[in-house]
Amino acid sequence: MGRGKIEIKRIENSSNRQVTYSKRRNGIIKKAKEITVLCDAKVSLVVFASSGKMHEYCSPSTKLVDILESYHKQSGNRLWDAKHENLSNEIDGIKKENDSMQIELRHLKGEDISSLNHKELQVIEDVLEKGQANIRDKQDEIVTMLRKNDKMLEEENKSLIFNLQQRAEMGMENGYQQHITRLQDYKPEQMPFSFRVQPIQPNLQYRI
Amino acid sequence: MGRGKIEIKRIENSSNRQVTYSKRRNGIIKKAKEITVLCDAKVSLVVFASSGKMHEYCSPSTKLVDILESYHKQSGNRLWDAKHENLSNEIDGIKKENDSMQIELRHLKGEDISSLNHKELQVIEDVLEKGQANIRDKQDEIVTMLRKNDKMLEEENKSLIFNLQQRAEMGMENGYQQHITRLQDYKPEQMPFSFRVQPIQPNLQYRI
DNA sequence: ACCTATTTATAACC
DNA sequence: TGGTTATAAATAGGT
Repeated sequence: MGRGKIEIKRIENSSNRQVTYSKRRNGIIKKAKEITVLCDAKVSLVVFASSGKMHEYCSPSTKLVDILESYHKQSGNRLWDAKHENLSNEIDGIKKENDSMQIELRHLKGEDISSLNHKELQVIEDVLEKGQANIRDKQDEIVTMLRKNDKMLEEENKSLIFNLQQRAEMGMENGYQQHITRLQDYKPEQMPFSFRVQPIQPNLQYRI
Repeated sequence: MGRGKIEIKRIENSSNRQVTYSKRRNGIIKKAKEITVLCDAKVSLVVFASSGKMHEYCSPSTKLVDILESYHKQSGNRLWDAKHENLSNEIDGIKKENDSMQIELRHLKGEDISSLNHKELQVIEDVLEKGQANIRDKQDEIVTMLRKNDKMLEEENKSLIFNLQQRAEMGMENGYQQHITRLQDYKPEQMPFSFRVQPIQPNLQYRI
């Protein structure tokens, strides 16, 4: 019904599809309302666009739950039980997974191993060995990083001190009064502002 | 739409109402099918006549339960009773537990550790160390047990041999023909039945 | 159930 | 989205 007849098959043009969807959706909802009033029927209508957006109509003075409840009673399909069963199964599955992980964890921690035989113990030992190796590597990496940072900071320090010494000497030459002989003795907060130097950002991507 | 226009209000004539109901119900279901195909939407439609009779339509390859599930998610309405909510909560809880165990397992195996700091790594290392110690103890225990069993078996062997030698000698004294000089040379299956001795049961509670 | 005059829904266009 | 219009589709009332 419209300017032209259309085949009932998926509308390929996405924007046309969207337009048709919203018009027809309104149409269906209108019809649902009408049948409710004309024939005092109860209607529950839930529509999802392909986008996932949802619209619903439910006959007035009725709750969807009630309609579904009636549906449940009449259809003989045990909606709720089925759903219930699904959830129970899911729980069982996860619990199983959980248990096996728990056992594995215990074994790795050396607990509950009295029933294991030599071969099984060997497997666990290998895993532990490998884990330990990995951890050690990571630790080494961190230490290396720390040493590197340390070195950089030290060198930066040296250059800062040198820089400050020079400024101090220049200050003296220009007749500034000299209150402190060795600039190294300042704590950073006490350092006169004009002497502060923006430090090089050390590589601190690793949290220590 | 028809020979005459009608007001949208309850049709008082009961048989008219019944006729209109069934015509319009079909109409709506047809429209539901069409929108499903044209716009690939998902539709769930449940209609009850005032008589209580029910009809439904649900888009193909979709189960009403799934639609209701989505409805539940989007509407926030509490379609599901307390039981389901409990189950859902339980699932969430177990899943959480699951995830944390999975993480711990990975860490123990030295996986996904790049974001860990020194202290965290240290903790893992300690756990691995302890696990390894436990496993080693167990292995030692097994070896000790094996040695013990070994010893017992050896001694049992000796006593069996001694026993057999004596019997053999007694046999010869009693005029038996002597076919085999050294009884040790028999394999157990070949051993003449009268010479077999029930062995002492060694302590074999440990599977090897 | 079927028929058909009429109303309604809506496809194509802005 | 929202409005218009020519046309397809739905259906009221009759059989």
